[in-house]
Amino acid sequence: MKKLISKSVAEQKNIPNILLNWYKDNGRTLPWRSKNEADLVFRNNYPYLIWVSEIMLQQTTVKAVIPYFNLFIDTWPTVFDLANAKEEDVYSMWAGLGYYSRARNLIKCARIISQDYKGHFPNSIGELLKLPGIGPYTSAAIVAIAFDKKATVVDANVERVMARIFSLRKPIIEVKKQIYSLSDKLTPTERSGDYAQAVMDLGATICRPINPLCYRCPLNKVCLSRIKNIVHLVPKKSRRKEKPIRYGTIYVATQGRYVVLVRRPSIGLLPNMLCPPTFGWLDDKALLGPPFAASWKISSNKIYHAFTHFKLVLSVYKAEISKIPSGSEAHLFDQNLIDSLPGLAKKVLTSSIKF
DNA sequence: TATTCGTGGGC
DNA sequence: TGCCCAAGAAT
Repeated sequence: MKKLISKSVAEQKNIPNILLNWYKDNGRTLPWRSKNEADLVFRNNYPYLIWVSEIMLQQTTVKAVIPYFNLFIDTWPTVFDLANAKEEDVYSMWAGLGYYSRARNLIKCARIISQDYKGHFPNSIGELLKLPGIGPYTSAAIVAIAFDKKATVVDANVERVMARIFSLRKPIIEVKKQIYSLSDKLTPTERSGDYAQAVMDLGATICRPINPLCYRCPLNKVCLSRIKNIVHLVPKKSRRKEKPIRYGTIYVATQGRYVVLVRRPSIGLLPNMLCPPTFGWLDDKALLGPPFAASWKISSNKIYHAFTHFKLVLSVYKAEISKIPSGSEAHLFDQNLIDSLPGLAKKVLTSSIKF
């Protein structure tokens, strides 16, 4: 077995080239990759496009991101446009993508870049890490992809691919440093951005978490997990904690085609997002019951919603009101509004309001 | 270091 | 159907 590993280690030098060649023919066509080197205006704006795409892609699937990215860039083509955007418009645009603090940090960061950096993103990891919403992965991705400088980009795809190539049979959490080191050694000095995207594309399309397509993998002669036939065991999955169930109440007040919504606090769950008033499932201690007096009637249908770390069961109270209470905002309930709501609010309203 | 942050697709 | 997972960061 030692001989087998040694042979593969010797061949590792070819891994970057194998991946770059594979990427040339098999990389995905994505909106933020339609790079036109000859277009100076585009190239100047390229870090902005990469930054927006990378923030959107955090913990989110490429398929979900694409329509958001296209609409976002159409609306705010440069970092200056975003810096001058109305915050509520950005939150509406982000609705449905999840992890809404990303939208808040995106605005913050755009304003810093616009004002302190004259619209130019820094090209070093150290400077990028100072910016809100940009951490170890995203800083490296921007340096490598947007500026074509050497940076070691490690995301969940890279971790899985490395763990499999080198047959690391422990939970990822226990081998993170080792994976970073291996990945750093494999990352080429030239084209490290293409290399990073090659690994991520491989992870997303071939070296998938479940049912990997090893027979199509360009590394299947080198991959130690494949050679040992233990790909399905790598990386080792750690047991997930059971999700607790939380119970709460949500209040849907309508006046004709209008519905009462509140904008949630800027910290906590669904920050800055529009939602019907809720009670009892978070730190909504300011609201100890119905948001205002009305002839509330409980709905026979409960709303079930699974967040990342808990399950939510909501009782829905409905009321038709004759006058919008002071301090409340009424919104025309149309498709435009539905599109600007987080998934939970969308689920509650579309199931409880029928026209 | 461990938790808190969404959502939709796929099996 | 319920559970797993996705180009992680902030606290």
